[in-house]
Amino acid sequence: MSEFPKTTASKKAKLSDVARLANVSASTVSRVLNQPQIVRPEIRERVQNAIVMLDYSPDRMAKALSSGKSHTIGTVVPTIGGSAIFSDGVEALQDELETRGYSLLVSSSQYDLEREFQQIKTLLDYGAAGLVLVGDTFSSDALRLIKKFGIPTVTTYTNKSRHGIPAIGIDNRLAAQNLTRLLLSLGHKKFGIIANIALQNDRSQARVDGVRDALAEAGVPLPISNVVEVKLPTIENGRRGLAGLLELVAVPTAIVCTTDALALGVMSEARRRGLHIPDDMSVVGFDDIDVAAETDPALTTVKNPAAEIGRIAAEYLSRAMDGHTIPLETELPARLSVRSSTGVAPADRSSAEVSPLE
Amino acid sequence: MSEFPKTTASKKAKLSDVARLANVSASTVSRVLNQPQIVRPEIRERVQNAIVMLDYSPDRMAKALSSGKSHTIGTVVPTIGGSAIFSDGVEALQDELETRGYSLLVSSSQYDLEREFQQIKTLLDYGAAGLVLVGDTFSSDALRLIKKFGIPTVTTYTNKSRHGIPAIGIDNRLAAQNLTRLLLSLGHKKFGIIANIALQNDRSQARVDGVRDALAEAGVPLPISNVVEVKLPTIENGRRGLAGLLELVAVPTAIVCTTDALALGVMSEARRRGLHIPDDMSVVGFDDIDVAAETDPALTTVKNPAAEIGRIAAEYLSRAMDGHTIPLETELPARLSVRSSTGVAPADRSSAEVSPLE
DNA sequence: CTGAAAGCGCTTACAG
DNA sequence: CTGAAAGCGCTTACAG
Repeated sequence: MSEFPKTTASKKAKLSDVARLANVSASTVSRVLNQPQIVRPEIRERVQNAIVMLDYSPDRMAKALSSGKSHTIGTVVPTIGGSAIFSDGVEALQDELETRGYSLLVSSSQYDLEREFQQIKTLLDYGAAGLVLVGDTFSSDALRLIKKFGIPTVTTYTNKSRHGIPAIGIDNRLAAQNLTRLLLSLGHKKFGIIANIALQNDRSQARVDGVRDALAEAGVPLPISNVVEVKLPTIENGRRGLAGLLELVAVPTAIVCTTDALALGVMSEARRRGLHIPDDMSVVGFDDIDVAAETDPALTTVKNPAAEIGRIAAEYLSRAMDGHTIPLETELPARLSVRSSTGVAPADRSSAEVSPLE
Repeated sequence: MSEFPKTTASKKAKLSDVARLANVSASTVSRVLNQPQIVRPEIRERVQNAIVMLDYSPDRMAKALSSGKSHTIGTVVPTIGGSAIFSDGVEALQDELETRGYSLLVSSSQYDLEREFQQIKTLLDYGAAGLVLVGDTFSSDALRLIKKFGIPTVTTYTNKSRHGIPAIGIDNRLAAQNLTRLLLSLGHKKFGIIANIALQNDRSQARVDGVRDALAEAGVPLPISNVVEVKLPTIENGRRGLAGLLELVAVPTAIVCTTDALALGVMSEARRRGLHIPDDMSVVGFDDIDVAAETDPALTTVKNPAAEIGRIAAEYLSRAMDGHTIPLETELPARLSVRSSTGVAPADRSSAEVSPLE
């Protein structure tokens, strides 16, 4: 055990110390700090020397309080850890914000809208000058709060703006459609879906809708029993999801997961059960996390450009805070990463070959 | 395009508004907020009603400035994204801090000590009341700053405290020793290491040292050419690392990676080259990220308990800020996760079987 | 138990 | 171009 070092924290120099040392008023020091051009060169230099002498660095809290500009941005993501892409987005967001002189307050809501609301509230109380959220669905309390504070806010991982909040992301529904069309083109007719849509997850919901669109378009039925809903998009839930789908009388030959982590679980569980992917069954994920390309077989998925989303979010916020205009909906391309977890549908037991007519 | 909603941000109620409505002084409102027991029940209730009426919520910045307590903690990690464990640590840290009433400012240094210093400086300027860092190596500027501000600071992912900064983590060196002993017990004699130690990464360095310890103990040589150093612990660098090791005249049969991401790259590249793991070559990683258990073969690695580290860091900081004492070195157990990427060393071409004498 | 006053460390009109 | 004064929204001794 050891008490925390109660070292002689030489008290921080403050603006008034600099003013005294440089023999100028506080106002002048403040000007040298914020608009140096305005002050006479010789005085400016005197102040700058004093700043160096005292190793002075302004208190951002005081500055924020008096100027009304906090230079801190807050973000609430569903989860920071695990095999999700949000951490990549947060990393890019922080990096870009840092470049622009902002700091980032981070919190994760665990996919819980009520918790998200509380966190937004906290961020706002802490004086966040801007907000980066995820998805297009928020609790009404959260929306009320955002409107009330009226600070620049953007939402991410969706291209749909609701409630006037600018959105940056891919078209989840369309991407899922394309992924499904790929599977259809490989002859698949029996689909299974594993989705984390329990807690009003609009991204996953859009993806499921996209799958349905494509299937409807092709006249392929999707029994309700073939859609497994899980709460969290974890590897473990992917395993469970597959276990559920394997109990169906007509086992799917194509499994669409709304997240890569779920797909990893599916592939892992399939292997354990002696099923071969893609010969026995094709699997697709969503997001294209970095390990998706390294599994065996490598996972077919859709690229969700988290880093770019984070970067753009920072850029937009910074622009909005400068009073500029930002796009309401920014749709990023969602490229398909077609790899080896998808293949031609296994021949149906009832018909030896897939008829070219179909 | 759309200008950012310049909605009629109904200006936030402030403490003085509450005071006026409740017909009391600001001091009283402040007391109701911070030590309700102190104020007479009827007045207290009047104030609380006013608070609800106005939907009042105190400005944390102002509160911080006047009280001298910011209730925000800052953390600097090497990286937030990718397949590293830090995001799991940050998630747990944030979660635990939230429970205790603190918010978290996050930044990532990209394994750059100079950048880490700048970020610490920024965090301090923003009034961070505590700091969570990574590793036991810091720039002297950073150390000076930490001492100067004298705020509670802990460091993570290492069990070694240097400079008096409490440390929470596993014994990286010992863990690497154990991992190596496992490999030795399987008959391996030719080792290769892929390490990200370029930028003064003390964790990786300790791991490499641990490997050397175990090898020295067993009298197994480790030619300098068998240690490949990479800058960042990415999957891609794992691939490159293996490529380098395969060019050696005596190709290693056991490859130790200082990080799971590197090991994933090695396994992926090995597969691409038709090498079979673990028959042709054993591979071990470090950290036990969630996908490590799902690869084929599943990766043998060491569990780095990121979530627990994050949680403890929050707990310690909170204790330290309450003036309590915290342990200087907290060593967490590093369990070996022995899976299928490790196996008996392939028979040497020069001797049909491993002699029992060896 | 409550209120008036000063202060936290800055910025910002307002004069000069 | 520079300074004195007021103010940002709270808290905290100090009186009463």
